[in-house]
Order: sequence, then C-alpha cells, then structure tokens
Amino acid sequence: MSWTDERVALLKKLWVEGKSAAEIAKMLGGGLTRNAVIGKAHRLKLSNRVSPIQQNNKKPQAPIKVVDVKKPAAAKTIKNRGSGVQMVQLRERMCRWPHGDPKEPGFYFCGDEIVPGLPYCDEHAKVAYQAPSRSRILAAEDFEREPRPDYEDDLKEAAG
DNA sequence: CCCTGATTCGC
DNA sequence: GCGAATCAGG
Repeated sequence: MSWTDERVALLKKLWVEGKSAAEIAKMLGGGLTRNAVIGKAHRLKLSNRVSPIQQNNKKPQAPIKVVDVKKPAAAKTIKNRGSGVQMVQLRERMCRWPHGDPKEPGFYFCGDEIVPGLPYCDEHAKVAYQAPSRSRILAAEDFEREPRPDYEDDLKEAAG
C-alpha cells in the first residue's frame, strides 16, 4: 500500500479530528503502522497536533480531568494490586472491577491483568465468582477447554 | 507495561 | 518519500 490521495486525505482528516496515530493506522488498514502514519503526518507538516509530551498545551478534545484519584481503602482491602485505571485507559486485558461510584469523578477500574476468559484479575475473579453453583463450575470448566469471550451472562448473574 | 507523538536515518 | 527503530514522556 502506498499513500494515495484518498488515503492522505483520510489521514489528514482523522489527524485533525484528534485520532491517535495508532487509531488512524488501523483505520487506514493496509498493514500501516502508527509510525508510518506519524512519519507521513510529519512530512505533511500536520504536526500542529501537540504531542502529549512536548508541552502540555491545550488539547483539542475534552480535558478529561483526572480528579485526584486517591485510592480508597477498599482498593487495598482486597489486595495491594491494581494500579487503578481510568475508563479511558481500560484495555482488553485489564481487570474491570470497579472502584467507587461510576457517577463520581474519582471512579476507576482495578486495571490489573485479567484471568484469561474473565473480565477480572485473579483476585477480583474470586470475589465475583464466589461459591460457584454447579452449573457455573461446569461452565468454568468449559472455558478452560476453550476461551469464551462472551461472559456477559456471567456478569449479569454475578451482579444479580 | 500500556500508551502518546517526535526524530533519526538507512533505504 | 517512506517507515522502523528509537527516543522522550504520560
């Protein structure tokens, strides 16, 4: 793949919209890497997007104030694990165990490494799946044989 | 360790 | 011109 007019146009558009280089690379496809995108953006002199590092000038989007995320005692009650992550930085492999009220500014997720197949880290998985019913044990054995991404039912069941 | 953009430099 | 490697920072 090369930089056709269309792809350059799309690059410009997305870049200006504030998408990250990695995101743009994926959207453009063709096996482009974020480096390629950045490099191209550079040559196009699109670099007016202030990198997070150079100076922390005004960002184009919402400033997402990280309001003083003090780790509540509850966080350490379970264990001193989980660095505590904001929703925006939550990744696929991060524990989704919530801390605090989602309506409150200091809300965050555990963020620790998850147990494969579960939305939680090992510690929180224990809490979430306490005293498993017989059916759950069977289900658990199931995704030990094969990873099962659709754990939504378990979430509902555990919550309810 | 996950991420961000910036820069360099051989191709 | 291109982009991987590297750098510098969150």
